[in-house]
Amino acid sequence: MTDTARRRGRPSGRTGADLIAAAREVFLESGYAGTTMDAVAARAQISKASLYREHPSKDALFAAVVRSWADAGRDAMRPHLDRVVEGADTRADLITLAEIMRAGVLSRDVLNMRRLVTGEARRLPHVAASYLEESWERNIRALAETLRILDDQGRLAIPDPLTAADQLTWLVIGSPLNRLLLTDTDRIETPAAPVANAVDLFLSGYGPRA
Amino acid sequence: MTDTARRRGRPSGRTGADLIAAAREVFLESGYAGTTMDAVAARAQISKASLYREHPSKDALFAAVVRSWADAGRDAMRPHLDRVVEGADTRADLITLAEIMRAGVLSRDVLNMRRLVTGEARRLPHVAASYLEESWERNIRALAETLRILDDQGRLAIPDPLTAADQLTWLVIGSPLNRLLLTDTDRIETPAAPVANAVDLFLSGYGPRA
DNA sequence: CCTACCGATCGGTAGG
DNA sequence: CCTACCGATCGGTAGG
Repeated sequence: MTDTARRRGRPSGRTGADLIAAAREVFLESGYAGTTMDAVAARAQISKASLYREHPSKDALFAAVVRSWADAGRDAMRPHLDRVVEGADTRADLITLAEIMRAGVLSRDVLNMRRLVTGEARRLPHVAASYLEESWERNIRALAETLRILDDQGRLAIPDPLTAADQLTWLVIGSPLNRLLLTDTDRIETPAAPVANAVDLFLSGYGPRA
Repeated sequence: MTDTARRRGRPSGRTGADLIAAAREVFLESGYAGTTMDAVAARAQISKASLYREHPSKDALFAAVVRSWADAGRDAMRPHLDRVVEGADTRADLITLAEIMRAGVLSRDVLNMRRLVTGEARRLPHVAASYLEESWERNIRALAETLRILDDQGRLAIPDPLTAADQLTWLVIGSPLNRLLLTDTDRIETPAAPVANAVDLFLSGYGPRA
């Protein structure tokens, strides 16, 4: 309840970004079908009519939630990629980076958002497409650019950075992501899957020419 | 409309495995929420009452569909794995195997079934868990066993077959699977993603000690 | 801005 | 009488 909301006769409930955040909470907790517009309105402490005034349909509200989620996650890897470029021990740097990637992708909210978007991908292809681009391809390209720099530095030998970025990513997260997507993620702890094996296989193919 | 159905007062519509097949079609076409029990009954040419007599609820019907799907896909890779064991050119054999894996996992029905199961994983965790085990872990273990044999034959050097099987699998299918799950798969052709890069990275780590 | 309410549709079950 | 099946309709809830 912000001061601006109190100062005039403005809405006492949450609107704008706060409304999106409330809606995101409900979608992540209950899934798409399990989310009712009543529940979102209640969570945001506004009436359903006000909710529909900001977002003309449930699909539109969902699209706004996914859009804001993708915006927030944009360039999330940037500082960690920079640290690898500035690092000295390539293997150790890549393992640290891989652990951060793994922890991010396998977190509960990220898993549930993935389930949400993939589940509606056929009905809302443009929502899924923008999620893929903003939350995924963008980060892969950033990783590829980092690998290209490591190649320039002579720390790695990467003929095709984009392919290599895809390979490192899926070596690290493929198996645990698949397992967790097919598990009730709300009940379990994220297992700390080992990441060194993946990095070592990656380095066996892309390590500097000795 | 079989003869046995006509001979007596037996059901003229589809029951048993045929009913499951009809339900699978509808679920794959329309998704979970988009599937109505009326549509399933209509597809199977039986009444809803008859449908409910065989499957007490929509969730139970869905569970039966997933179970039969997993059963059908069990050991689907077996003949192709055997061919690798009997082959002569390890790299060529693995590329052929990888292409078959990719084509299988990225087919339209398999993708839609994955979306279906992951989408309901929180509501029906036991359904998702059995799908994971029967349709996935089982095939990974079979691949691991094949890699272990290749190690025995001296054609590969695999310290941990299960880890290596996971790595090969995700090198091959990770990126295109992710892309296709976030795409309206009904409208597009499956792109023939190159598989040789993945196999070569795998072999750079696990190739025979020269 | 909200309460009250609608037209439509769903999963599931009754009577015959 | 039974089994197998259907037309009709229920209670409850969704989006709007």
